[in-house]
Amino acid sequence: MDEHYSPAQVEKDAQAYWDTHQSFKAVEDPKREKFYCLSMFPYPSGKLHMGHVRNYTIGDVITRHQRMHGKNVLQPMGWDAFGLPAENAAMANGVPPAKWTYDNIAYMRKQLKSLGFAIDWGRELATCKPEYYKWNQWLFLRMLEKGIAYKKTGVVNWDPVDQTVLANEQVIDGRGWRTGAVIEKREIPMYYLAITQYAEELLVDLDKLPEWPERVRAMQANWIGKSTGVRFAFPYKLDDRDEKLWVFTTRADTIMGVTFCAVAAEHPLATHAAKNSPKLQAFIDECKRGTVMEADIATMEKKGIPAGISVTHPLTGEPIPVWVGNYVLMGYGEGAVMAVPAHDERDFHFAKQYKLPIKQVIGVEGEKFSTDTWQEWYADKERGRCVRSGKYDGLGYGVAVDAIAADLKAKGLGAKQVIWRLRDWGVSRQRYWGCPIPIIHCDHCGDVPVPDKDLPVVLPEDCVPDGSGNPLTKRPDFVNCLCPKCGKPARRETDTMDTFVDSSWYYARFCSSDIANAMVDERVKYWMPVDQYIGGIEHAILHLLYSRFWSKVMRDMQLVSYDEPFSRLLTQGMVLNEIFFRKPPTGRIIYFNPADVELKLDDRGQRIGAVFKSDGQPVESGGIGTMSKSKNNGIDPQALIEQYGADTARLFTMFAAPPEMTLEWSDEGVAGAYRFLKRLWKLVADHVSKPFPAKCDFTNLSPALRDLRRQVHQTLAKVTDDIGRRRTFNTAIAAVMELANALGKLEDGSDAARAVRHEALELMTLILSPIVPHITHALWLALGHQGSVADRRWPPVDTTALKQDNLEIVVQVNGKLRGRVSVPVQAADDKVREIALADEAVARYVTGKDVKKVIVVPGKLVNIVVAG
RNA sequence: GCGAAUGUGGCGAAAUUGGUAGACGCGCUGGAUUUAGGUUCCAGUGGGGAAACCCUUGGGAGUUCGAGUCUCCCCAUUCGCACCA
Repeated sequence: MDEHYSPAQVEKDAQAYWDTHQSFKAVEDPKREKFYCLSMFPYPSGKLHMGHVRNYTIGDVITRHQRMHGKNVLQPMGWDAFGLPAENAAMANGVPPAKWTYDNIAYMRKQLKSLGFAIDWGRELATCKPEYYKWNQWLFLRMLEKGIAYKKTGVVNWDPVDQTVLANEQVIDGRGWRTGAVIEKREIPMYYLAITQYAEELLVDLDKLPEWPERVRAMQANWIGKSTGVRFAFPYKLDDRDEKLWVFTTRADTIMGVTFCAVAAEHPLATHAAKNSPKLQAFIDECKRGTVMEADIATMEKKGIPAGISVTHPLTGEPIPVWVGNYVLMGYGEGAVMAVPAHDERDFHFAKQYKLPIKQVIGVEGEKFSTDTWQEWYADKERGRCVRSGKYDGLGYGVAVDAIAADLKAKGLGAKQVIWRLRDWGVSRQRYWGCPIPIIHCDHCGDVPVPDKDLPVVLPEDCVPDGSGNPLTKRPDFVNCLCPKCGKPARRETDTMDTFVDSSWYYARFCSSDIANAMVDERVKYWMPVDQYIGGIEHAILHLLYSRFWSKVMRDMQLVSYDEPFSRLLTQGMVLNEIFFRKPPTGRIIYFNPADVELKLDDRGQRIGAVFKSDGQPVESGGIGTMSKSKNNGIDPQALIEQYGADTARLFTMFAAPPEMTLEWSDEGVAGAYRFLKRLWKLVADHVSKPFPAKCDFTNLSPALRDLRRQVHQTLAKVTDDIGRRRTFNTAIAAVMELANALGKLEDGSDAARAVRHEALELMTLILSPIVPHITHALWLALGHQGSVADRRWPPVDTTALKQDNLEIVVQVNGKLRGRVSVPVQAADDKVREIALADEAVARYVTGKDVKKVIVVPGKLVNIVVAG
């Protein structure tokens, strides 16, 4: 065995072995228990980033660990290959998105292979291939037939200069990212998927996912947002016709406190009122130009203007003025709200700003209402009781809502209703690099679905977007077609599907990615659902919710039989790195890559400054942030693999933080991981440089060797639990490092010691193999074995090795640590108490004092409570 | 703004069920060996104190024999908010 660890050679050898033996090819076998381990597939953006390395290493550790437990494991890989960045690259470089995407896939596939992941590459797929997206189109048509897919207008960002629709991401401070033109909102026809039809099931079935992180389930539940309230109307007259202004509220108990109503700029009432008011029209136009993003709406200044119209309060009959407000959205609820300034914080501030009346109708015992400042209790549902509300006085929230809803119902002006925060999923994108929506527009027949036999509608791969609209519209060979119904010339739909469609069912396709005549086949029954899904926390809501929805639609079409696609979910944290910059007096901030920055430390290791290596001049620190191009703080995994090898990259990312937490990059930490692998290599090399020890009777070891052997099996037990149950890879690695330190200190050269060391090294090699598969592949061979460590079974704990005669017990006096005593394992509590009280160090704190109580925690500690 | 999370030495972190705070790693200090240097090995390393001992888990209160862990209030940071993926 070579004395020096050479990762490049070691990794090449291990990968060659796995390749020639097809070690990770997954074959359905009903006799074996399956385990489907899936990491979220990457967008082929160019090269791997650290987030990918982290994601796929976590998946690979779980995959290899499950394999060693005898499971039939499937770990596939594919490409989420449609999307906006390919079009941006096309604009920048003049390369068609297809070529850019395929080149990136080729490069990134090579990178993934160099990291040694136990992937079944035979099932690889890319969502931009017609054989994949054909089934997006096919299922979309089935949804259309069932009324799950439908057409209505939706609002988009319109760049008036480029004459194109922009993604939210391409709108910066209300302006187009390329043109700088002020963005307008524009309403266009779009296709929607009725995810709200599944809202109840998507909410209730969260209970079927106990192995999902609590926080993700909470976020999904909030997103779906079930609320029960009252939908009711304010009647009014319009040109002598009787009309109704409908609103929805969860606080019907405050209805007697309504002092005005507010409607969205797009509301018909606003449109009507603006006919005679240029000022109102101007305000409406301003609102219509504004943002469509919820976060902006929530934080922007609330503005309003009176519509000059009044409606009638449905219970009191009083006239209620109507305002047009920029914070009311047409897309939510009814596009109109009742305003109760006394009991809604937003209404309160709006009323103060525009000097509108504030009328208290809820009171809390002992609290005094004042219109000067908002107080939390004004909106308190639990403690509040109706006041100044006539017949409702004294009623609490639930009772009041029921009584008021009943009265509104009697007048035919409203009823209780459940509403959802969840909105239907708009899937139309006015973009080229996506899956074409299979619809043909005919002047005679309207919107005609493409017949199944004509699927897929193939996207031409040679377009080069230039930023002005969708290039598909300029492709007569794509657009011009014949109507499938009447045969007359017609136009093909040029919108493509949201890329979330592609990622909503790829996990099912991996089970049978080779078939051409169906979306999925019977193999999904064997592999699905995914046993372990791993991906970024940033996908906690949208991707996971859409995938759950899509699964339920496929189930209702009898394509699959599972209710939920992902049994267990691990959401990995982001990879962060420090941000360095200089801010010139004029011009833009310049960011420096941390690899090019040198830190200045004082002699205690405390940071005193940082300089750019090339010029030695200081740079400022902008704190820690997610690795991103814009902040130039990314680390290229490729450079890391070339310098230290894949195992070091894998070891560091698993060791630096638990998987669900953010991970801060550290070059020194990487070097530390490499050091450990070198030490491990040397431990084995030194050991195998002498003849292997003969079989040894472990029941008759010296106390020191017994202790060491106990530590070996304690470590095995801990690592088994940390990887298999807790998924805390960092503590598993720390435990093995501790063991390696103990082993390094063992200088005993006896036969027994060499036998203990041999067992320890074998076990360490086995249990580290999921994390660092290449080096352990080589060490396993060096330790005298054949074949691959990856194919070995996980070792069992020798429980006899764990036995000990005495335990160390901590002794506290009044909760403070005062001593340690050794007690026999089987000692009763009384005996432990006696030994503790007799201890010299403890006696100093107890003698002459009144012992009030002694608490004995078996196997752990004794706490002596004394007076004074 | 709403929703979700996080906060522990100089740094990344550990403490799994309310029971020894700081495992493991990095950095730093001193020493040894080797080298042109990176390397490797040994010892030390939360703060204060001569010591006994005291203090210490973002801040403040509380429950408990005992709180990093539970409860309440406050502060800071990060993620998501529907056309980035």
